[in-house]
Amino acid sequence: MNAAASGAAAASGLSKLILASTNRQSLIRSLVCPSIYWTPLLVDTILKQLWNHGPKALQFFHILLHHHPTYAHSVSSFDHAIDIAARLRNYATVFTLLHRMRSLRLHPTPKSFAIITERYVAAGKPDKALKIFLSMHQHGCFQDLHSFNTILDVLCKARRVEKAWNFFKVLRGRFQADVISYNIIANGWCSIKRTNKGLETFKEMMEKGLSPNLTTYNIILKGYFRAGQIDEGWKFFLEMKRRKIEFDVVTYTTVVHGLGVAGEIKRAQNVFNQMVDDGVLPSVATYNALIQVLCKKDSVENAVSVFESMLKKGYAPNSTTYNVVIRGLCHREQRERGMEFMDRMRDDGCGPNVQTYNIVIRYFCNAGEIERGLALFEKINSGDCLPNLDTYNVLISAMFVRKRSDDMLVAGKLLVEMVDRGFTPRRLTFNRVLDGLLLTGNQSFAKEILRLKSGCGRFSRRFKL
DNA sequence: ATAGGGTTAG
Repeated sequence: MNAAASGAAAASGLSKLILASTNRQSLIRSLVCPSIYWTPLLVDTILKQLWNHGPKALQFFHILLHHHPTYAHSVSSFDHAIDIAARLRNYATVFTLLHRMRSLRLHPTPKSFAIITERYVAAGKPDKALKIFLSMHQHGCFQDLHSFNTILDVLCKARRVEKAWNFFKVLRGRFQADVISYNIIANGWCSIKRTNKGLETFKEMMEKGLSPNLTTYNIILKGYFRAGQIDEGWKFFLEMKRRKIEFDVVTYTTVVHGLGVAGEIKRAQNVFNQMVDDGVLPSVATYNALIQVLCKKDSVENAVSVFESMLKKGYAPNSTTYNVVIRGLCHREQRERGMEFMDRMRDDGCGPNVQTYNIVIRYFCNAGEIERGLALFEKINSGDCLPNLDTYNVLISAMFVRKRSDDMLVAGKLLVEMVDRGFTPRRLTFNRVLDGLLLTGNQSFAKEILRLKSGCGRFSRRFKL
């Protein structure tokens, strides 16, 4: 075993220990044991593995922070902990950690602020994010064009493009906005299918004397395809060629995917073949795009044969490749064959990951094979991943297919477990489970769920540490 | 972790 693999194995063992512990004092004793050689890499790996169990991840971080006699956390571990606390909307802990960093003379980085602002935007508080950005310097971190671009991108990725655009207009002079700033805004408009606003941004950037680069063109190209403007996209692609703009693998992948999604499989395949002739090699992402569109608009058999041919050419599929194929198979009622690909994934050393499980669980449950879905759910923990919010939502919904009393109890148990792990179920989910339990005569469990629901309200602080 | 290309189903 190489160093990285043995490191990951050590991390998995420790993650399982942390997950299994029920007693804080004995966990402290285990973790400060002198035979464990703590390194920032080991801590970061464990924090990532515990990502979908936020409270446990933070408990682990705090134990090392407060109880280990010699080990000192790195900046990157602090960033992970801040990310997890912010995702739990435990902002008090976020600021405690920021202050702790400063008192340890570890300066919060622009990345720390990228994380915090991203979480605020995700929680529906974009103005709070902007305020934090504007006060970064008070936390010992300077604002520059870099961090300005980051906050613009955070807003755009969360579809708050209008807000990003307004903020941009006010401050673009002060930060001397560059091509990247304009690309971020143009991509933001395109991502919400407002291609015209993307084009306006593109023109405005040129009026300001900035030259578009290949990324700019790829953004506009993708914008056309994403908005279903296939003809315009194709024309733009030809116009790029006419102007002797050198395509890269992203350009071709965009067109293969765009044409394929529109059902133009033949043309997509032609572009795929053309790129090699043009001296641009497809990447794994290009293959993923082609395989996906073949699954959706052609036949899963053709998709599988492209998958096998990429292996023959020496490409190493990633978990996305496998997930695309597995989804395609499940979609055509070939779930068992999908499971075989899941085994291949395991042998290949790339997963299955939580997304893979979510795909197969969803398809088994939708086909009425609830027990199979539950069995797969139990298997997640045997690997290195933990169920995420989607997993719980899929499974809880599946419990309502048969309306059995036992299923309602399972739904309730899943709901309790997800809250325990730091996820916030939607109100609708709570109400469905409550109704289900009441209708099947599980009054006392329903009462428990009701208490849980009121504890998940907007102003409660469940994870105060 | 300053920008662009592959993963969902509704």
